[in-house]
Amino acid sequence: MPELPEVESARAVIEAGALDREIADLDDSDTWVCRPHSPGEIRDALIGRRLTAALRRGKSMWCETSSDGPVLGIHLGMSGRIVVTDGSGSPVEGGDRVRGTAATSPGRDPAWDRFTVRFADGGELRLFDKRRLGRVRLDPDLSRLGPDAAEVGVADFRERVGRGTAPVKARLLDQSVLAGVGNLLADETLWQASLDPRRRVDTLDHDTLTALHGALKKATRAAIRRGGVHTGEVIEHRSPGGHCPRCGAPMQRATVGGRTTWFCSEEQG
DNA sequence: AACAATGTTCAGTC
DNA sequence: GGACTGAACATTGT
Repeated sequence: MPELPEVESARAVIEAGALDREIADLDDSDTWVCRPHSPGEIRDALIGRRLTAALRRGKSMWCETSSDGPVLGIHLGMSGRIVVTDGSGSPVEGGDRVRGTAATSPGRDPAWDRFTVRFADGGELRLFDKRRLGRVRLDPDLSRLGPDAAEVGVADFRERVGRGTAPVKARLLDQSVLAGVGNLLADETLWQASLDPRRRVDTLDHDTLTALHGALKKATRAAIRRGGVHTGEVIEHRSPGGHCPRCGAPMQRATVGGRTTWFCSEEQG
């Protein structure tokens, strides 16, 4: 489920529960998730240190470590979640507003823990990820990320999103343009702005881009506040037979920017 | 069985 | 080189 709002919640969980605890052991044996590191490389670099800060930009997050240690980069991929437990094994719910995490439910399979940091007090920080597209690495390269979608200013937004000829949705999904917008947040934002996802950005005027910026900010903040992108107004109507919750017209499906896209056949035409 | 899935990356084509 | 598209990646769920 991770788009910017979910990653922000995960970051908050780490910040609330995983900082300043001595790292006693670490499981980095999943060579796919931890590529290009070899097994033990991350462990050797972090044992004895502490995480000192949890930061985020777009869907990427990272932790600074004590004693000038390396940065620990974590990306949740398509299905990753962060679980932090205290010394007694109880999950830390520092993320507050986020509800119902499959990662902490009784039925979770430990085989889906792809990366685990064990603290000296017995608690853990785990990356739980069924689909295994999440990623952990030391000193990640974040240089190609655009500004965070929740922070970008309107002038910067217009300049970046309005450049080029791609469909507007593809532009919103490009992490080097803006960092943090995923498939659902893009659909929600474009629906809120009543914009056709297929519309080329070079046909958008100044005011339309300004309005789109406002819709993105609003949709992103609402998703963080309400606990995830799936709480967007149009999201539950993204299915065959779905109707626009505003005007009742049928929702239409297309592929834009390589992703399944749903939009109102009337208002976003 | 076939296909889609909330993400990123890389090869290939203008 | 830049911009853009589509397939591949690993795995699960429908």
